Parts: sequence; C-alpha cells; structure tokens
Amino acid sequence: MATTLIDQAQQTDRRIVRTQTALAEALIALTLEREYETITIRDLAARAGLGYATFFRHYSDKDALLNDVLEVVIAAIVDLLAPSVEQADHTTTGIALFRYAQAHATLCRVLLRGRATNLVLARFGIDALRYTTHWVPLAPPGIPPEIAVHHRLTATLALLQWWLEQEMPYTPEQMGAIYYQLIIQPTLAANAE
Amino acid sequence: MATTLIDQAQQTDRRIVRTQTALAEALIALTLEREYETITIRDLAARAGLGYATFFRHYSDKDALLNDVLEVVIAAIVDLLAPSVEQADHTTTGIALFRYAQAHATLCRVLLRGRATNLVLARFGIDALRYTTHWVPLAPPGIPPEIAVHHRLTATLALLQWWLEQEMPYTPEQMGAIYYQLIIQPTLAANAE
DNA sequence: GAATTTATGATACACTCTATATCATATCTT
DNA sequence: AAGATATGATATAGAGTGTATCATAAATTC
Repeated sequence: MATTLIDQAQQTDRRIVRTQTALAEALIALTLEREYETITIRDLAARAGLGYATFFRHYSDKDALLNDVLEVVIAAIVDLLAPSVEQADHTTTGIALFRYAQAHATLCRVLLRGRATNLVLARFGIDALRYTTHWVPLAPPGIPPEIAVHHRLTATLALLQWWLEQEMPYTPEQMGAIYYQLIIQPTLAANAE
Repeated sequence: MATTLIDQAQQTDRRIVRTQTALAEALIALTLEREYETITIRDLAARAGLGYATFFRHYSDKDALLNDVLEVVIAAIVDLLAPSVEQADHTTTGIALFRYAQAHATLCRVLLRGRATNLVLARFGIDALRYTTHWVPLAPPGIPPEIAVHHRLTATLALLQWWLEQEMPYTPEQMGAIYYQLIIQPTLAANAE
C-alpha cells in the first residue's frame, strides 16, 4: 500500500486503488480466518471479487502483497521502538507501543502471526547499527550488547504477539509496566548484578 | 525417527531403515542449505537417492518427516527446561541446555529455523499446566504468571536460536549465566521491584 | 462530452508440485 | 531357497502458479 501510494502521487487511477484495496482487505480477512500459508492467490482474487490474472498485474506473489499491506505497521513499530533510546522513560515508550498495537489490532495480529517476527527482525537488521549504537551503552556488564539488542527485540515482539492473541486482557499501561520490568530493566547497565 | 524406531522393535527391515535415514539426512542437509519452505518432496527424494513415490510410503507429507526427525530434539529440550522448576539452580539448567544444543547443533539449528518456535510452543502447550503450576509461584508480583511462562519459553528459544545462528560465539557456561540474568532472574518472585 | 488511454475479465496455456496407483524388479526375512 | 515386501519407474489426476491474449469496461485527458 505504501509503495503504491508513492506511485499514486503521479498516477491515481481509481481502478488501481480500488483493486489494491480490495486485495489488501481480502488478505487481512483471510489471514484472520485461517493460516496464511493455506491461502491461495485464487482465494484472494475470489474474496476480493477480482479476476485471477488481475492479481499479478499488481503484485508478483502473495508475499509482495503481504509486505505492501504491512509496510506501514512495521515502520510504525520500528519507529516506536527506536526513540526509546536515551530518553529515560522506557515505560512510556512501552505504553505507546501497546496503545498503537491496540489501535491497529487487526493489522498487528496479521503481522505477528506466522514468521512475521523474522520480517520485523530483518527490518531492524537494516538499521541494526542505529539501534546497537544507541542501546549498547545500556547493556549490563555480563551481557554482550548484541545479545541485549536481540533479546529486547524478540522478547518485545513475542510479548506483543501474546497480548494480541489473548484478546488484549491487560491495559496498555499494565503491559508497558510489564514490558519494562521483564525486558527493559534486565538489559539496562544500571542493573549490574 | 522416533515413531519409526518403535515400529522397528517388531519389524526391522533394513530397507526401511536405510530409506528413512536417507530421507532424514536429506532433509537436514537441505534445510541447512536453503529455506525449509522452498524444499520440495522431489528435492528430498532426489537428494536421498530415492524414487519420488517412495517418500509417501513412509510419510504423508514434508511436515511429517520434519516432526519425525525433530521429535527427539524437541523432547530433550522440553525435558531440559522442565526440571528447572523448583531446583534452585537455574544457571545449571541453562548450561545444560546450551551444552545439549552445542552437542546437537545441526539438529537444533534445523529445529529453530523458520516457525519451529511455534512447534516447541505447541508441545509445551500440551503440558502447559505442568509448567505453569511449577513456575507460577516464581512469578514476581507485578507480572501475571501466564506472561512469565510465555516470556521464559519464547525468550529462551530466541536466545538459543541466536546463539546457534551466530556459530556459538560464547561458551555454554557464559550462555547459562546470560540466560539466568536476562530471562530467569527477572521472572523470579524474589525479584520484587 | 468525446476521444484516448488503460485497467479489468475471461480464457487458454505451460509449468511445477502433490498424491495415488500399478507392476516388474530387487532386496530382505524366515 | 522360497516367500514376503520394499523399491523404482512410470502413468495419472488434480491443484496452484505465472504468463499471454483480446474484447470490454472504466478511467483520464482534452
């Protein structure tokens, strides 16, 4: 959706917008119904009310559509985690993270199902240096910085995923506190054993 | 491999053992070369030096073979994590875990690639009560027990995965200490904020 | 509003992979 | 050595992917 939005700055054929929106909504709906892997392009086209061949005029394959749909959400999550660098208030960052996930629960649920964690990790990998350099000074003595960074990312995504799959049984404020106590605090330099 | 080993107590046709071993080795080799999803049954049969149809005489699909191959490793990891219940020495358990992963690095690497985490989580889910009841009294005040359990499992598997993918840059002893400091200690009741 | 451009629908096609079936052959068990 | 059975080779049916074509519908542009 994002890559296409850029193109739409120049060409805004309403048919294109309509088709891609229909495909995006079909993917979201079907992903919430069953396993992503079991969804065929024929299913997507049918659910979107489009011809089969039309799909390939917009996306090369199923993953291309998924990436397009999730691009905005991934970027938002990455950005939400990034600023929590030297600003002391990690709990606030955590609350913001869970609030965003709550506001975009459907898309985030789609994102965090399946192997999507790797998708986010890959995205983080691109800016790895950025996060590492920011987070390194915060790692405790016994913990190698790379491990601290990796741990924060994977544990945060796993916690987010659990919360969404459990229908968000706690408030973002509670989750922010848990996030801090369980994930952030143990990776702070201040937490010298 | 395990399910079949049981059968072999009664029927031990050498051809069967040979075929299934070849398939298992082919799967392991190919999984280390490329993405599990991209491997076809034709690839497996070819790499194993077997006819295509022969595969289906032993396994219903690719996942059945994978489960068979990993059954022993999964059971071992689950057991390694289970005893760390009330025996105070979590670091020792951690060291044992990373030693086991080191000794069976290839298989563990295969296991923890892709969505295998979910596989282990599902296995844990079966005995969820067992782990929860054991671990619950260890959760700190602010942290719901279910979250503590889920966090321990996912974070431990992620840490294990990172270590294996990085070619095991630290010793099992070091990893055991990290495991305790990063994952166990923050989920102990003693760690009241 | 008319002309032009372009996206879509429908269909056909080649290709890959799965899963099953069959039968002659090779290999194992007893 | 004889009988049992696993394998190889091959054929087949079905599902899914990805591309191509052409008439039609819908958009943009003037």
